[in-house]
Amino acid sequence: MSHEDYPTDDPAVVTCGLPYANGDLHIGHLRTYVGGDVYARALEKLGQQTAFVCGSDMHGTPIVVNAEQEGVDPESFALEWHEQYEETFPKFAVDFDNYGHTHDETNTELTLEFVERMEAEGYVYEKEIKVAWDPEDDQPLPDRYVEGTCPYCGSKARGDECDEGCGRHLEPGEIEDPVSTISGNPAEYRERPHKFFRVSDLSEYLTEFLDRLEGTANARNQPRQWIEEGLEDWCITRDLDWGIDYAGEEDLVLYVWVDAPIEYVASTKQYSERVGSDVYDWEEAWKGDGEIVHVIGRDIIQHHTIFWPAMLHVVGYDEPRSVMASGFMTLNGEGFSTSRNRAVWAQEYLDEGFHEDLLRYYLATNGGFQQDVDFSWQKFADRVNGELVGDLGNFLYRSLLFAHRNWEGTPEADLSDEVRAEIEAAIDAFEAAVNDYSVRKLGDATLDLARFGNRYIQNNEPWKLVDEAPEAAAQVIRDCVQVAKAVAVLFEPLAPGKAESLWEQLGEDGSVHDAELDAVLEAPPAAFGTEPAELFEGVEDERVEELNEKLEPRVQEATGEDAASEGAAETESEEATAADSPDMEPIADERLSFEDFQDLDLRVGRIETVDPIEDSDDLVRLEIDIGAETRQVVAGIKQLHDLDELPGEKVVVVANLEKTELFGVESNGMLLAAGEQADLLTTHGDADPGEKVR
RNA sequence: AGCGGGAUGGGAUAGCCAGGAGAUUCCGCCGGGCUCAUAACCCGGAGAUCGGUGGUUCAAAUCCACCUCCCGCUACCA
Repeated sequence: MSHEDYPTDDPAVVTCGLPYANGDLHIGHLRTYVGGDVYARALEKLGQQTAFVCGSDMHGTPIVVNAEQEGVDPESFALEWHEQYEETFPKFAVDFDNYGHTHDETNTELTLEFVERMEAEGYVYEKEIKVAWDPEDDQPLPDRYVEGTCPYCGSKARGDECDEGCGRHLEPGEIEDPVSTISGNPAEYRERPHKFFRVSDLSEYLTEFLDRLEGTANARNQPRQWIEEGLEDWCITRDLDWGIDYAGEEDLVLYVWVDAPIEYVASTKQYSERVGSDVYDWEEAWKGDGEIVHVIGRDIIQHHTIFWPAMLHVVGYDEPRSVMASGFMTLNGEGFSTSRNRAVWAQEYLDEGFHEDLLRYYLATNGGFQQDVDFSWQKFADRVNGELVGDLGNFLYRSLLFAHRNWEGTPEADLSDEVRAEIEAAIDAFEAAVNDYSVRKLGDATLDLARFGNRYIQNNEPWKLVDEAPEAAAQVIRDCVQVAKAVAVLFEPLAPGKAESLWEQLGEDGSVHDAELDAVLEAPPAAFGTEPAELFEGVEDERVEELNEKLEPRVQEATGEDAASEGAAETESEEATAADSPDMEPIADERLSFEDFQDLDLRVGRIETVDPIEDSDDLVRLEIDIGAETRQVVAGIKQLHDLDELPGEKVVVVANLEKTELFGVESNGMLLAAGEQADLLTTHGDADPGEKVR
């Protein structure tokens, strides 16, 4: 790896995070793949030798569980999704040089080599750990399907990750009070021997690595905190049948996050073997001085900036030069949800008949790569109509049509200096974008050039010149054709299909995919290939309405469902999900006897004084007059109310609650309040302090 | 409280890492032009205390400190 500007003399590898083979792809997923594809194509435009590789992630517990539910074996289950992905990506012009999967021979072999090497270097050791066990089936319970209490923050958590609490990764056996989410039975702990990767030894290396790492800022910053907190050794085996067997250990398979990133290498190797190492040498890329660029979603930053470089380092491979971590996508402002069908599916987009390049453009340029990006059909239409149709398409069409009508192709003239300079500036912007890891700027470079084109043709008015001064008109249009050619090459990474059409219109030989930046300023052919035609079609308002009408019911339904089951894991039953809803708690089924209710001594009180408790964010100490006496009560309302306005306010107090101490302050009673905003319960009329509430 | 991401004309965004011209672009608005072009294009205009307060500097949207608010996960919500 180097830190020289691209292009370098070394082979580059661009990878995309492996799609997990257990569900349909939606356009949110596509953001990463389009981003990677655009970037890889852009590198090639610079003349950088590049392999763009990926593969399906086939292993792991969710696949086992889902396969079981469908009554098929995990392999065929995962393979089915794998094949679907393999077919889907090309439909969006995401054109991997190799697309493998983690269960294939290449990956299996390489993974075993990696682990062997890690063992040989002394970075793997065995340790007995507690594993959750389903006593009924006498089977180990996968971490993902164990629920319990996080040992760090005490909140409810999943076995492999404190998903609702502190977000920490949990090692097997760490979780407290484990319960199987599959059977609902309490799980036992059993001692099992497992393999650990001594990541804790590598914090110094990883810190330095992060200092060197290029790409998006979130990928550099997020893992720092982790290292500072102290890295734990990483359990790299699981009690499972499905996966890559751990050599010499019958019961163990490797944890998916070991073999998954190795697929990047395996896939590169497959590519290399297919085209020949004289064309692309995977060993030079991975063990020599390759430029490794990982394009991922921001949810898997840790794996790519801690575990993966740690593995690479230990086995003596190159470290990644860059990690580009994309933000998520939202749909009309809310998150995508696969399980609730709140999504625009990849296939659905295609079924609507839109060209893949329109979505590619939207995904790649609608905001910074690490920024979350919202999708709506309206925004989609706006950008297509305004930028692709109005600026880019319109410029190309008006220029080429004019050329075609008057000169039947490119008029004879030399490229003017003004336009040459403008095109050169666009090339510079393109190169800068690549070195900035910004696919957005890549799009801007082309659009800016097209906008220049529109200005240029407008200001020079060749339609007026063509009769009076045909030479001058020829000059203008000759320049415009060159700009069109530049657009074809520069826009190819974002819109490969449209760029190719344009290339054909211009009468160029070969494919625009093979054209590099140095072709941009070469003279275009005198004769056009095909008659100029509009490159982009607008999206009508009615069409947007129609699309929204299809989408909205689903979004609404999903949002409604969410309100009733937010925070619930996808696999949980309806019953379980309803129970812990924060938005709309279900009414309790269990009935209270009147006697029990009578036990509650509720009184009207009047707030006398309010003092914030120092060092506490929420707690305040209140003096409340409840008729017979004045009580000191502690309540968590500091941020929710204007404390100065509270004295004099009437409230309802639970008078016979046991005393407790909060933040060192005694609380003798409880203030009743509604909801998250602690809306204080008060009286409608003029009840006096001390009146009993019943 | 913690972590991450944000706060830039009516809306949406860029610029911030590597501090310096009139703060970018798109949509919308107002006025004009053009008629080669897909009611597209071009020109002009209104509209921003660049979240706040301090600091560093000749110079701050940009760097530093503190703070406020918003989003996501979560807390001391008796």
